Amino acid sequence: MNILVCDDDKEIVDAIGIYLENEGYTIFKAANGLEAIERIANHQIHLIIMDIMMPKMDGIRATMKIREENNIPLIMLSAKSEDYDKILGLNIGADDYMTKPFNPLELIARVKSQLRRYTTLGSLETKSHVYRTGGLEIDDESKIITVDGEAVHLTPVQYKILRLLTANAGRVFSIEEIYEKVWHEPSFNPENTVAVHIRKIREKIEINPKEPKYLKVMWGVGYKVEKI
Amino acid sequence: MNILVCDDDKEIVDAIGIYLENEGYTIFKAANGLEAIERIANHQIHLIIMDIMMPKMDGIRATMKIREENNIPLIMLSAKSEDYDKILGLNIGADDYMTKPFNPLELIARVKSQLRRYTTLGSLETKSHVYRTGGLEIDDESKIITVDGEAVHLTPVQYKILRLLTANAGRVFSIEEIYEKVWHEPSFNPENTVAVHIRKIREKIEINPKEPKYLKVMWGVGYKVEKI
DNA sequence: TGAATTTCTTAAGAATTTCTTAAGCGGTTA
DNA sequence: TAACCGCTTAAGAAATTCTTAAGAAATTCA
Repeated sequence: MNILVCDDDKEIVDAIGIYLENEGYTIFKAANGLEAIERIANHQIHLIIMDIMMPKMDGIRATMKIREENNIPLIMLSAKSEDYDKILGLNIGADDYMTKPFNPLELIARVKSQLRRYTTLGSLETKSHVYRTGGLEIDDESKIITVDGEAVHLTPVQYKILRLLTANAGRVFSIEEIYEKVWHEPSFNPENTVAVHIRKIREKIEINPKEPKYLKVMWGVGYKVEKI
Repeated sequence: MNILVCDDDKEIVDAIGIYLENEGYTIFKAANGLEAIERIANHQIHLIIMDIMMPKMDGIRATMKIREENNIPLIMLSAKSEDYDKILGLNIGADDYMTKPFNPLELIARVKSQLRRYTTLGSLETKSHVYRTGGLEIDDESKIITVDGEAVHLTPVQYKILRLLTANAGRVFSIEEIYEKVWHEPSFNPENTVAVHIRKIREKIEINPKEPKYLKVMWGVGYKVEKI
């Protein structure tokens, strides 16, 4: 089981890491939300323990990003007790919360409790990684996209954009929003980078790109994938 | 039948070894989880008796690694009674548990009971050691790889990479993920070690390495073996 | 120990993807 | 209808990622 520990305080990260390694988990580390998201992209992470107060990208924002992109790991947020109310009542999609400083035994108990959901005889419970709308289907495990059963090859950026829109089919995303969610840069560029990618995606998934069936524009608002 | 006994206490290992050798089993020994994983890689082990408390890599972590990599031996975990609750409740994929110190007769009885699965040939309990996709077949027991019935020789690293990808055919693994799963190092190297091995594997299993049928690249994402 | 094999590093260049630019088109509004 | 703004489209430059070969380093085997 792979656990990502994310905190800007390196000592805390190391300490938690040691406790959990002793329990047999493999530990990955990150110092802020951005790094966390990067780790998730390249590693199979089963659970994240993340502080809410961090530079660059805090744990709350990171959690929302991860959830919005429909990434699957379990997320446990941690906060100093005085910041605890920040996460209470705020439904951001975390699986558990705990206050710092925490008792190592409690931490381990909670981690195990969370991971128990996943484990069925040692193997990972197979969550579905498939998003579908109409004849468009995205398999997030094999990274294969099919339109009416026919496989279509998308580049990584194209894939991420279409995945975002399809996983949230029906919802409109502004160009800036798409940029942020895909590039993980809080900045937004005024160029038409996104538009070009949209074009390319349409070229590949639409029968007639001029009259898109799936990837629609909402004039002056953004793009969406039709919920069918 | 080959049994691996894994405990950091050499006396215990030797004692168990003698009991089991008297029963006609062949004994392999290891002092910690890392050594155990190494033995499994190089020998055909049918059953492992492993302590949970060990230096370097404990039995819980070792069990999870072994299971995560789809290795097949039966695993019996042992623990001092005061550590017993560590393994209870945690469903990590072991086949049996027992507390130390154990009664030799009970140990032997349990070992026989576990191994009975293996000996009843043809029964549904015989675990498959074969991964297949299209004409590519990996027999994990004999470590023989065949392409369209023709045997192919791979080096250990090449074998492990191809086995990982084939056992999870269809799933894409990033280069970092492959590195971690094969080298068992949470580190990640920026060199193209993995890429070179991929090349060599293709050279051996593909008819035309330039247009691989099995081992495909997913640009900017990683590699996978096609599920056929 | 020496030879053979395996693994890792390096680096050049091939292939692919991504971004920028710019021109054209369509919808919207005054 | 004209002018504007936002979307579409194409083409090429820039950046990134992968492939491949060759040799050094490490390991294994006889």
